[in-house]
Amino acid sequence: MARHLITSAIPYINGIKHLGNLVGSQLPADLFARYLRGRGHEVLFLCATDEHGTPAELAAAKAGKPVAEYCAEMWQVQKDLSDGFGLSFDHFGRSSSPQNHRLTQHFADRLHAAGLIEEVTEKQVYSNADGRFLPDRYIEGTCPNCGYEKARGDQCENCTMQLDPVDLIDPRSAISGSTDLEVRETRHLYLRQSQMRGKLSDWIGSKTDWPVLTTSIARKWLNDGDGLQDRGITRDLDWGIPVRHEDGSPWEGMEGKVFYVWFDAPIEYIACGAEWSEAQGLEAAAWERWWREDKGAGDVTYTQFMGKDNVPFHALSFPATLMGSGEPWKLVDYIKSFNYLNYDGGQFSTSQGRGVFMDQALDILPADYWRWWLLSHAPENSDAEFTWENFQMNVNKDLADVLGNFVSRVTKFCRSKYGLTVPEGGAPGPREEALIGRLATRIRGYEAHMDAIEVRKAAAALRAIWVEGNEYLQEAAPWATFKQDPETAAMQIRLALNLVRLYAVLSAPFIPDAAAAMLGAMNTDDDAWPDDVLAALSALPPGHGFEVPEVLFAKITDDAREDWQARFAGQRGA
RNA sequence: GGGCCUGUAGCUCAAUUGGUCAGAGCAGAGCGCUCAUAACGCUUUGGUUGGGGGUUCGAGUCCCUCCGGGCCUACCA
Repeated sequence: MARHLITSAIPYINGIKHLGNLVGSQLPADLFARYLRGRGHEVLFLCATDEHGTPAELAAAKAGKPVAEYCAEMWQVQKDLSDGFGLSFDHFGRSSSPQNHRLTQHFADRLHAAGLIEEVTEKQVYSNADGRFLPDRYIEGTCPNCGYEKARGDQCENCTMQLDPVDLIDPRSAISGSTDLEVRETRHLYLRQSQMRGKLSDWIGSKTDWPVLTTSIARKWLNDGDGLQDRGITRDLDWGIPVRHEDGSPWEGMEGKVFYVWFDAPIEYIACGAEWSEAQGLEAAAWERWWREDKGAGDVTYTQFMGKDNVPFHALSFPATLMGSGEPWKLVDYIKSFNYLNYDGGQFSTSQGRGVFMDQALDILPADYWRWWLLSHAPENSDAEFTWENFQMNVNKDLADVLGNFVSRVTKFCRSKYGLTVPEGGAPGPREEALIGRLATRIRGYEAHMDAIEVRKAAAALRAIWVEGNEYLQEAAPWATFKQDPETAAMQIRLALNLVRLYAVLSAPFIPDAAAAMLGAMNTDDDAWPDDVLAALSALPPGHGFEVPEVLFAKITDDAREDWQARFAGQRGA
């Protein structure tokens, strides 16, 4: 039994996430967590909402609510959707939690003491009408290069030229449209990441088993141009973690400022552990044994899941924070990063409301349908594509025909010939031995893919295990056997009923609700992992009662598919 | 502009890291079965591996080049 700490990239508080966000971090993280728990390991699986930053303030303003209230409401919305998708977080926290305030201020103090924080005076654009400093991309104007009128302050999306806000002709606030802008001086804290370049480079260099996507992005940041750059970790905003010392005393010159969201967001992974232990009524030692090498985390394996856009912060900035503190914090052991899922020929887009969002997905189909399709098409090696036709065909074939129908034919056949108990009699022969041998090989292969977090390969391996059941039934043909030799047919169907339980256990990480329904129908709570396949296939003894379950997976009809296709083609309704 | 990823059968993806006739699933075709959600099983048709050149006994895999797709490029998160 090993100990596994798992975190999923924390979703931004602003709005409901789409299926691309889901499959890029939370869903595969949940798959891994459920699998490891199923194998009997000790798992702490954490996620939270990322609540600070300019977009949260603007969204709250748009909703006409105080930002704290807005975030609290949106946290509940996201929590409910997480539950709806069966995401099995041990705790779903908030980056605005008191625990994160304390820890973020703690890390800033430690980094300061280590000489890794410096004060920098810089010039930023201030909007008098909006009453706030504007991040570069919240400033719009005419591109000096190509004349495009809606160029952003960081880059012109028409000619792709890198810009500085002061380059723009007729600059205006992207929030209010106001042209009453001025350049003001402001002081900020910078994390001297450049000082840690060698240490980070050695550390990344030691991670030879990480996905190319992860290490190549990290190396690029380490080595490009002048190398890793220092990074501002504070902002002039109202909503966030105040720049103060851990003991509450003011940080001279930083009054009224907050920490930058990308400084405090990863620290929430740790704070979320603290939230978890408090929620459980446990002492601090409970979370520290996951996060502190000197307090029991020495044997913890820590795996992070995220989309590729998050890699620099997890592979460099956060480790710089942890290492720079001089304290023995647990560093990530494996970063699993994902590419993007596209929607029907283009990108999912939160701002344009394009694609299927988590709430809509659950409105039209059970979570397991989405979980299965998304995981079996996870964008591991390159961007993947969602189309309704592909979704319909795959789900119908894999879930309804291969798995669902197997459960249905086995349970109904048994009910009609032997009644609703596992039949007795008969003895396994060479055919059953061969089946068990094949299953054992396939199950070990499935485990290998899951251990390596090869999500798509694991899904294919699982499906092949399901297919074995149908092949066996076809060959054994208990409906024919029954006429000459009802004892042997009883053995065959007893085996098949045990396969239903076995499939429930193996499939639970992918399709937890259906797995639970299968175990329920088999009238058992024995969900032990089949380390010994032979033994696992006699878990349900003769005489054990069972039920014929409701249809596990109703098929998606052409009409429904066409309806959804049309409904989600345009913009998301207000 | 720079960096990285990617292009394999109609579709979604493999290919033990340079080693037998490039493999699966779906879709298509044929046959079988009838327990089952018109489901299942078996057989089978599809590929000059984006184009061109090179290295090698041997290239989907390595190098060059051209074409296409995508991501990142540090003050969105």
